[in-house]
Amino acid sequence: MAQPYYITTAINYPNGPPHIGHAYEAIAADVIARFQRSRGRDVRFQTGTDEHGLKMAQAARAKGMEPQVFADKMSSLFLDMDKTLNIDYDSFIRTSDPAHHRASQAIWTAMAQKDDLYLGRYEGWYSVRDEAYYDESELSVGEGGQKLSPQGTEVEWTVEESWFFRLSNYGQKLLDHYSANPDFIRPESRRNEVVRFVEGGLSDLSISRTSFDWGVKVPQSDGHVMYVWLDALTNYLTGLGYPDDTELWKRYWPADVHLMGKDVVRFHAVYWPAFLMSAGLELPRQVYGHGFLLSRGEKMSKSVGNVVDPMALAKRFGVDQLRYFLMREVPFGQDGSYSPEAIVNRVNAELANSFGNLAQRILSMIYKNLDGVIPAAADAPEDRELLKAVDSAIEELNRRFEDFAFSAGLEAWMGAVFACNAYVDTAAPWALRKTDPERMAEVLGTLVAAVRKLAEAVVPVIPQSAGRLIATIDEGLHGGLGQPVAIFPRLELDEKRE
RNA sequence: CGCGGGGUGGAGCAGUCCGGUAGCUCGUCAGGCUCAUAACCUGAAGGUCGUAGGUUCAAAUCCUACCCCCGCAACCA
Repeated sequence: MAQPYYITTAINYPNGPPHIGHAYEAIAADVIARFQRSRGRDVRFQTGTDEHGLKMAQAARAKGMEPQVFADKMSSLFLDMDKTLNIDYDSFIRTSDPAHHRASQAIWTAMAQKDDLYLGRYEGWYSVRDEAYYDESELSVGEGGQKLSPQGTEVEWTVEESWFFRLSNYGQKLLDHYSANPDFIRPESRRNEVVRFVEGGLSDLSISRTSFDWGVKVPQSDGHVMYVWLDALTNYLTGLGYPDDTELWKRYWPADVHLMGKDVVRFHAVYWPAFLMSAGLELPRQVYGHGFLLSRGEKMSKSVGNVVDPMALAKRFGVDQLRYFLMREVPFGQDGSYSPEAIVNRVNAELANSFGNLAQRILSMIYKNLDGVIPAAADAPEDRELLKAVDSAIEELNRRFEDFAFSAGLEAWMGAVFACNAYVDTAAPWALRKTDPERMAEVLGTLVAAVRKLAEAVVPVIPQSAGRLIATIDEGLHGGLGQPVAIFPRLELDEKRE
């Protein structure tokens, strides 16, 4: 039986519609999932929405909606995004689902039985209007000398009853785990940050709230709902049937990798493993914090007005084009920059001009000169050399993808595409057509074989386009190649829009 | 001395761990080809590798100091 592989995205907080960062993570996870499936792994891929917490309650109230109604509506936007972007997940979790409440209460109970929870007091600057606590550093001073929240509402020092988790007991255990498992946190830069943070000492974590009720009820503690992160992280278990000892659970836990933005690495690399240790559960094998996508080098924010709607991008440039751009342009793990120009340049240069055009020029010649019958690959030294170059580029791509180095993998893949185009020019099949038609057929056969390998290798990134190309070639192998259609039309940049 | 990351031809990056003629993609210029999506191929120009010192026969790569940029700094998804 195939080796299991469980990958998750962070679940998305839907207090607003999906932005490009959500799309980026979903696509990366989907590429990994598809890649691992193609390598023969038995993959389970989970994503979802994190629907509790104060901000959701506030956002719902601002719209005059019940939290659950608002959550239903917002969650559906993420489902739509996944559908549009061709995200082939196995499980979509919603934390407002009763099964998830049950799982969260189960892990809570397990932690409580370990004597890691205690009732204490949480205090801080609280705004009644905002129903939120603020850090001292966020406050400003009003005209009358009173302290004000970032929203300009009055805050007062407030003490609230809260459950705490004995995170302070887990510092050394976490550090031991990090050093015994060097790949637990990746990339390296994130790992360093987390290790320093934990070395600096951990204080106990407040894990319940009484100031609002939109969340998972704390077992046997009226008025308390769980801190949203405890509930949110538990989704990784819920999707496998926890706390029941299901087949899914036995097969897929612990997760192979939790994928997330670098901003929430701490929750996944510190709190989550501590919760799991406390509950007596196995830890995930890896947490991976990817970088942020910047809009022309600037952080995206609603106030700057440069938030990008991924659906609009997909519609404008194409789903596979967007997927390819995101995986190719930015080294995974680092921050990267997005702009319409960058997408157009990258897609035109690599998908349209280099790869798409390569397929097009070859298939056209076969259609026109060989009655649409694709010949077999040839075995002359230069043919063997080309196919060898293609094979080794694909091996490189596979190696890199195992390591989430998508950009480097695709770069190697492009190298093979260049080699194919150079081979076309050197072999000059259009000249052979007159002098040596047999050799022309051989050359084209070799090239089609090369292109098919290249297409198969990028299926995880551009599933629709590569799949269509493979289907076309396979038709041709059975003698039915029709007039070929360009697989990646050149994109135009609409000057007026930029 | 809070922590982490980064400063390499016009742009974006690799190379830095294990010192030895500075590499890739895009862009620019010139030539070639005409099968193909004005696409493809070949070649060229362009960098005192943030600054200043030091070690060394030799430093982008090691050491020291400094400057600049970005992120984080705990209960905020």
